[in-house]
Amino acid sequence: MQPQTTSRDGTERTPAADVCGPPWLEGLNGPQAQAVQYGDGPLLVLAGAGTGKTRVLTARLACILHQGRARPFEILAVTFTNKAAQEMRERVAALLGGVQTEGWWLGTFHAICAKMLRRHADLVGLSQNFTILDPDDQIRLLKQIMEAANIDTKKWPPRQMIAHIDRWKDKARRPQDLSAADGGELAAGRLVEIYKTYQRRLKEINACDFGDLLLHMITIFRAPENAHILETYQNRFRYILVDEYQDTNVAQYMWLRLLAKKSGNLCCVGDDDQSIYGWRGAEVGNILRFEEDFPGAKIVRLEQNYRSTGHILSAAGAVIACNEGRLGKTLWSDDAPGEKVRVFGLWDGYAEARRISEEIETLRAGGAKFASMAVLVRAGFQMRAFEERFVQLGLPYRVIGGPRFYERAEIRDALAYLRVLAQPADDLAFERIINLPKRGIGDATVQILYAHARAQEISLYASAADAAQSEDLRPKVRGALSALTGDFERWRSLLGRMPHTELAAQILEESGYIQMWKDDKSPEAPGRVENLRELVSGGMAEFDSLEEFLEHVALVLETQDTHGGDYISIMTLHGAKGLEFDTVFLPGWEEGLFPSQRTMDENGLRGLEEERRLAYVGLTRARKRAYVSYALSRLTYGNWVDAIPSRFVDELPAEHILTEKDGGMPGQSSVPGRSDGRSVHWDSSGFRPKAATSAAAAPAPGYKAGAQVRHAKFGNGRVIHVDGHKLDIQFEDGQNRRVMDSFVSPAEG
DNA sequence: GTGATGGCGGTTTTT
DNA sequence: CCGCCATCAC
Repeated sequence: MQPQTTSRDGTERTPAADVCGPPWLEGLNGPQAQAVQYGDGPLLVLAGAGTGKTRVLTARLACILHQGRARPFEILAVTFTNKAAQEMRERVAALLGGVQTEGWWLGTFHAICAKMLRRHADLVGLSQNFTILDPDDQIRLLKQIMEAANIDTKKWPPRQMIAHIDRWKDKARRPQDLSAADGGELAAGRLVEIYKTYQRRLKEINACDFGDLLLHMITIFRAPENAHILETYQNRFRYILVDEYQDTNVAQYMWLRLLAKKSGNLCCVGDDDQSIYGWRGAEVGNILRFEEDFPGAKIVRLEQNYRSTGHILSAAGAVIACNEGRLGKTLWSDDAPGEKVRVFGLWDGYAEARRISEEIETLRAGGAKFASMAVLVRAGFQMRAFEERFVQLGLPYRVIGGPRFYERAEIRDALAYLRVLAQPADDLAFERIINLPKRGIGDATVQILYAHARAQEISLYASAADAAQSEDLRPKVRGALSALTGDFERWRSLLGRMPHTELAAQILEESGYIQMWKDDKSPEAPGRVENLRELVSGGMAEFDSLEEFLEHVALVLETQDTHGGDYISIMTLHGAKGLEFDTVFLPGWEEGLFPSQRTMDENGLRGLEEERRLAYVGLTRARKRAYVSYALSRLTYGNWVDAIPSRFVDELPAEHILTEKDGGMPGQSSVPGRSDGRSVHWDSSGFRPKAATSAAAAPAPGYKAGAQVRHAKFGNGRVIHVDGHKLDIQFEDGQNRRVMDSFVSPAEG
């Protein structure tokens, strides 16, 4: 690495301020510089929203390297998201003049544990090529186990049962660490037993789930006979840096503690006020207890906010101040007070979407970019109203965190083929594709194969290979199994002898899988074929081997590049953490929706406080403008439900907000009665007759399924379904969208 | 072994 | 109200 002596703008640095070298201290405030330069020993950086936390973390990493206190591979830097890891990589590389960061121990908890576990898999009964199961596989596996154990999966949904098991894993509790009573009534009082079987099955299929990545490493580190392994890592990692420490669960905490025990050089950055993943096992207690856990720990508070204007910051600060049990930070800013937070109540959810759309159009007319605006909702179902409205108005938007590429059925199917190829014991993958495309191997046959597999203690794949040789099955089925296993043997023999992308293409072709979609007449089929092509030519091509690719897919599900293009972002509050926008819209601040009733029911005050932190996260995403809104009536599961404004609205101090005057509510003083318990769906858009008429005035052209149409924004497409004036259209970009018929015109096919 | 209808449930989900 | 899965009829 090349120590730089001039900053990016070329100004010379004075040697006095130059303990680390200029680029790292450049522009840091006092506490930031203190955290960056702090020497050895435990360090907790309490970094409020927008106080430059990532900056400090990367600068500290660069500083340690530059001062020669550690070499790159002697530093462990952990994040929660791949995105954060990537960002850290890029920023450190930039600070150090473009060093290569490949091979550094910089990544997510899970990625780093996976890397470690591949080396020591045998110690927990796995082979080095183990599969990492995604949540969907987890549920399917658990369901199989529950069914085999005769537990009613209607009464005890596997999805919920796996959530309980995951929570145990988050706490580093293995089946042997639990007693039967710990499962309570769950799964007919047999959840611990089910958990035990689940873990056994995972080993049999040479797989682990996300929780296991950490749990297995803790198990390995803790076993006395592996002391030398733990020691190797303890010696190696002279410095440990952790991002978003408030989100660590118990298992992650233990893992860090084990690794940091020798050096004591653990630097954690986090914000207790932004802990919003408690429901997923995150323990705010970890950050609250840091000083006790690591005696002599230095605490640095970052309280100067560089993101939001004064009113926004004060409003957010007032809301979060309502929480108890905080470490306590008071954010301040040099910035101007700026605009007050705007608060408005609307008649219903549609009026809210209309109102926000208007505001967006106004801002846009004033020169603001769509990409500088975001709508942050509590729950996914709130998104639809905005999407519909944006489509009507032709406002470009992007839903962040929607169904992901690797979660699509066709991609998962294709991956299942590749998984069986790489790891024949992967029963889940093999079961997924054994009759895909249809080969006449139905459920009954699969059950027979499973029975044989259990009896012989072999994999489902091996069982199928056996059955192909035996006389037990009908010739037709036997032939199908023989062909399939034969194909796999042939493909496996090609593994490593040709580029993995070519082999994948060949498998999709020869298995008949891609043909299945080509023959499929459904409107989404062409898009699926396209996705499969994209998988092979785009996704896989970036990796050197099939194994590397599969590892990436398992650990890095994100695909959307959220950058580029001028789009309004629609996302959940959870998804917005770590992001910032000039303008943030926060709709749906109603009791029961936000704070969520269920959270409050299940977790009481603790739940409420987490919801409040979510409100804080939402507000602090805004640089210049924040809009909070609520509706008095909301269409929920098909009927209108009255709502009252969220208590969080009341917690916004009057001096920092501007309450809407015209309100968008007709007859502010006289709220129409609703004797039948249902509210009349008023068209409350009186303040904007343009919006109200644009859809209604257009004559209904009466499109039929199959019609070729043109949309001003999305281009040409084909109608796949008609529902009154609503059309489901598949556009040429492969996306399906629901639009109003008045927004398309006929096009020639 | 494969295609159609009903019932149920329906927050957030970094990996 | 919408989508998923489970069960039923071929």
